[in-house]
Formats: sequence, structure tokens, C-alpha cells
Amino acid sequence: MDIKRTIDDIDHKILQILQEKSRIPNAEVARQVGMAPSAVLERIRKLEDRQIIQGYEVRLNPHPFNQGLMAFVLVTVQSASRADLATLLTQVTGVQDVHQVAGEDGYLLKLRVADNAELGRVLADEICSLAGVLQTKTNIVLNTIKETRKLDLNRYSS
Amino acid sequence: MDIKRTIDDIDHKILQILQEKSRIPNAEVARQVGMAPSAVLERIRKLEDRQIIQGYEVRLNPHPFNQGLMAFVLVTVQSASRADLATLLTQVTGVQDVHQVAGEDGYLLKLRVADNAELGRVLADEICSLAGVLQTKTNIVLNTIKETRKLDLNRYSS
DNA sequence: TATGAAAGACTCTCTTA
DNA sequence: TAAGAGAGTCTTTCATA
Repeated sequence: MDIKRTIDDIDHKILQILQEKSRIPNAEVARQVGMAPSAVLERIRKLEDRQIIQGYEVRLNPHPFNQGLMAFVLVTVQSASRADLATLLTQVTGVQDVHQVAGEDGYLLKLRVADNAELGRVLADEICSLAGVLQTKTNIVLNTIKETRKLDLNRYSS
Repeated sequence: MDIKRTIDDIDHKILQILQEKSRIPNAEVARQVGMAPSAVLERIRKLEDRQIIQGYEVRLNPHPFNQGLMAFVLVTVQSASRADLATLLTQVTGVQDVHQVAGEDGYLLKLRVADNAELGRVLADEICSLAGVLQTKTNIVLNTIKETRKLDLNRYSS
């Protein structure tokens, strides 16, 4: 175990509640964990300070915003590429994720665009045109069965 | 434009605020958009009813929960596979995403596990062992440069 | 749809344990 | 760390426009 304090059962329960629905009054969380609201507030603040809670997001439907098509693009780059290539990739239209992956000097992007036409345009004009990009392999998503940020909290080890 | 009402500038602004930090008092949103809190509440409810807002999530640090290693696994399956294979894949340890992808009868999984040892175990025991799975190709994430759910809201077309 | 009023609920700080 | 008290704020419904 490390220097930071541990995550106890109450923290655990608080996080579980926030994983289900984060936009919920503090007092309601307090009720569910059976504690005073002030104590729960204090705990949530500490979880934020300790960066165990990293933020609160809204999950929006991408369709009304013309981003109904999702694709994963594996970008292979020259090993001597400029160090800021990753940063340039984060700025590509529709990019939600940029991960450096092991293996063939590459990055894996997750992006949301309107349709195949736009995907083609983005690949050609915004990705392949970057200096150092050797090739791309694209997986187009037909159907998303599961997509969540939830973690299994029962794997915490003190 | 479709049957549903449009997303106007005020909705737009509300969504933008919630994309930045969703756990924020309604009254604060109202202040930022310059409207009465009751009107903003009404709008947020309608956005939820219309499924434009699909939920509110907390973003947790995966490290304290022993899920610091992320990997993408492309699973190729027999074309005659049982229809519920996708559902079985959603239940694999550490799986956060399951997407059906075009091309080679496959699924793309995003998973978070403790380390390489666990990844190996999950691949062997929980994925390859499923009936209908032909092969897997794994991309291990070394470093995540960007990971967000935010959409570019300026692409809405009425 | 928006506002404003009003009752009740919630937040958040501070004190005490 | 937790509880409780209290001042101030927020939520939510309803009447009205």
C-alpha cells in the first residue's frame, strides 16, 4: 500500500453511487451511505483532491450533433517522428481518444464523425497528411453493444 | 430536420457547461446562461427526456482500482456465431466497451486490467475460450494522450 | 416557454467531539 | 473523521404571462 490514505468502505459506496449517476445532491448520497451530509462532502472533496475522482461528465447522444459514426483508426508512424505528432492527432476532427500503443510505433484513435464521407475526408486530409504518418488501418463501428467508463471498484487493494 | 424540437442556442450553452463539469448546481447554470433557474431546470429535463442527455458520469482514476493497464482487443468470430456472443463479451473482466466492427466479422473491445499477466489470463480464459471466437489481436496502450467523451456541439444541424 | 414567488431541501462552514 | 447547527443558497412546483 502506498502513502495515500486508503479507500474505505464508505468511500467505496460513495463512488459506487456517483458511478451510477453523478449529478445527484450530496444530501442524497449522504442518505444512501447513512452519514451526515457534511461528512460526505468532506469525503468527496478528499477523493477529488487525491485525484481518485477526476471529474464529472455528461454523456451526450452524438446523433443530434452529426457524429453518429464511430471509428477506430490505428495510425502507424515513422519511429523518428516529431514528438508533437500525438498532440496534432488530438486536434483532428472528431477525435475523442488518442492512445500510444505498443508494437509498431503507432497511435490508436477513437473518433466520431458524421458519416463515411467525412471519415474519408478526415483520414485523407487530417491524418495521412501529417508528417511522419506511414499508414492507417480503420475499423468502422457498426454497432456499439457496450460503452462505459464504469470501473469495477471491488478490485481495490490496500 | 426531424420531428423533435430543435436544439437552440440556450440548450447549446447549457450542454456546453455540463460538458465541462456536470456536477454543478442548476442555479449556477442558470446564472451562466442568464435565465431563471426554473427555466433551465425545465430545459435540462427536456434534454434528458429527448435522450440528448443520456446520463451523468464520474471519471475515476483506474489506478487505485488495479486497472491501470488498458488494451484494445479485436476479436474475430465465426460468421455463424451464436447471437449472444456480444453479450458474453460485455461480461469479460475489465471490459468497458464492446463494438461490432465492419470487415472481418469482429468485435472491438476496450478493456482495463491490472497488468500484462491479467491481460494474458483474460485473453486466454475469458475471450478465446468462448465458442465462435477465432482469433484476437491485441493493442496494448502505453500512454493515453487524450480520452474524452466531449463532443463538438457546433456540428448540430437543424 | 419564461418568469417570479414561496416552501422546503440542500450546501457548506464552523464548532465540538 | 464525524456530527450538528445555522446562515445562506438552491430546487422545484405552481401561477401567470
